[in-house]
Amino acid sequence: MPYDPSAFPPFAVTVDLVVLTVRRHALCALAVRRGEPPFQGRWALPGGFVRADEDLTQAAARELAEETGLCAHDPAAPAQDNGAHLEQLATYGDPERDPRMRVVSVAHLALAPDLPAPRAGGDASNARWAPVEELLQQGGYGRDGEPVAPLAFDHARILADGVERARSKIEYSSLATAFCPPEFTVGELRRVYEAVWGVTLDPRNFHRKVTGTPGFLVPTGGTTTRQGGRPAQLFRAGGATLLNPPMLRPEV
Amino acid sequence: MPYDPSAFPPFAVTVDLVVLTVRRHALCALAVRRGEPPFQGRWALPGGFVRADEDLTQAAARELAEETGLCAHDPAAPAQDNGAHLEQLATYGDPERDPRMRVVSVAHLALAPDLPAPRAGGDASNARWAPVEELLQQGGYGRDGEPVAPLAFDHARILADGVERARSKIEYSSLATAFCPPEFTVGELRRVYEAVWGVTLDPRNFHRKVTGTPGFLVPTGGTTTRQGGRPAQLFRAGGATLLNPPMLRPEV
DNA sequence: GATCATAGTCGTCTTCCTGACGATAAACAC
DNA sequence: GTGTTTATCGTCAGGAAGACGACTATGATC
Repeated sequence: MPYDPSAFPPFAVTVDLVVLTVRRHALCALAVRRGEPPFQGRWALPGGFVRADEDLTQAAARELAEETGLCAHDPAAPAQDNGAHLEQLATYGDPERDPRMRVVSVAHLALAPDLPAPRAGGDASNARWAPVEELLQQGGYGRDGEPVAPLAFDHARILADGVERARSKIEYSSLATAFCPPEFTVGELRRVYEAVWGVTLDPRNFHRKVTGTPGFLVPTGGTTTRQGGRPAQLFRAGGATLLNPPMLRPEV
Repeated sequence: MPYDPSAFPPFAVTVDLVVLTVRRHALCALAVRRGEPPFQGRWALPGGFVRADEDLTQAAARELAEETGLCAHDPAAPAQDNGAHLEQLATYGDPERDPRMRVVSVAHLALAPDLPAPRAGGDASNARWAPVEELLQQGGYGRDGEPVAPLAFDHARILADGVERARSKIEYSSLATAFCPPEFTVGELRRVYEAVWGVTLDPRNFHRKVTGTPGFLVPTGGTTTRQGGRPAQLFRAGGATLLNPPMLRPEV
């Protein structure tokens, strides 16, 4: 059925990705360097146009695969197929957010274990994992003393929203396991919570809590000493997605 | 700066509204009857195209005002200016969701007190408050025995997502007060929770809980007997937006 | 090999929160 | 007055969480 195109203004629709991981005890996000104006040379979130025949989730999964090689993990399929968790975050459509044209961006949030090395179209120097504090401090100075330029477009806001979503969602869901390899220890899971929340947690209470929550963790029978110290039991993520009662983020 | 329009496919962008209220002890949503194809004559969520110079939130607020006369309540401004709560819900962009063309819809969730009578461009017969169960039961029969046609487009899915968002968000935020008039009693607030969750709550424990949560309720000093029985204290919504500890939705 | 540092795991104790009630208070209808 | 309705205060038992003590099993170091 034909439709009058003058009845509505045309938009470009993109997906932007907040890809989070935990590296060296810090919450990190994937950033890519822009190769063309606007904001040429600045760091930005990975993303791209939604194609004409593509669903939004498909577009996000495609971009995620292109940037990281990760296979998106359909939330409906609980099998842990080495894929990352992917969910829609929010949509950003300020008329001024892209100086070239009217762009509406549907941001997605992806959570991945530490493993993958970044790659942006094969060029490693144009993609990196950066601690989120570093990416979010506007006009400050990085660890090496160099001035840090803020992220391109409104990506600082998008990243902040994604980080806040991850921080709150690991409270009442088993999503923290998405940051862990398929088999992990209670201590490794605790360090994920500590890195994402930026706190320290009591190992004994944490152990009691997560092992006492039905469906959260399933022991595999194996043990490991990869963290040093006494061998620790290995677990796999249980089927439960909603934690009841939830994990409690310390006050302060 | 010119940009090659062939580099990206054009989209139409709309906002759809899930407007919820509590009427006669039931959670109700605003539905409008479609006056033109596709889905002519079927009920749908209110919504419309985003204009060229409009932010997404502005567009949602404009549609809300057009359909209900409600003034959107900016979440950043906590003043209770007789406005409804409005927040972005999610974005729906399946290529097949609108048979006419490629439409991406940014759904918003609005919560309002019971007061307003629906109006859709001045025609009351084309807008109504309907219990969400009635709108969501696909192919069933309404209270009057008439067959119920499902909502147009993917609006049943959007409505279901909005209802679920509201149900979970009143757990850990003070959002339930958005369903109440500016001054309300503990019993009225309890009936909101009961209607949204579809449960019955113990009046004594509920009273202890909400009056004991700092920042949730502020007594105005007045009382009312509009619910019958012993006069009840009137409260206004306190400044707190996050409830800690949260309200607990009964299991079952 | 003894010692030490590191991490993991099991218990205890106190405090707080919640669910399940009983009991009382203040209005209105008859 | 009696009954009904709604509001509000109190009590008690069970469970969850924070603060910690104690013990265990590795690898690293002397």
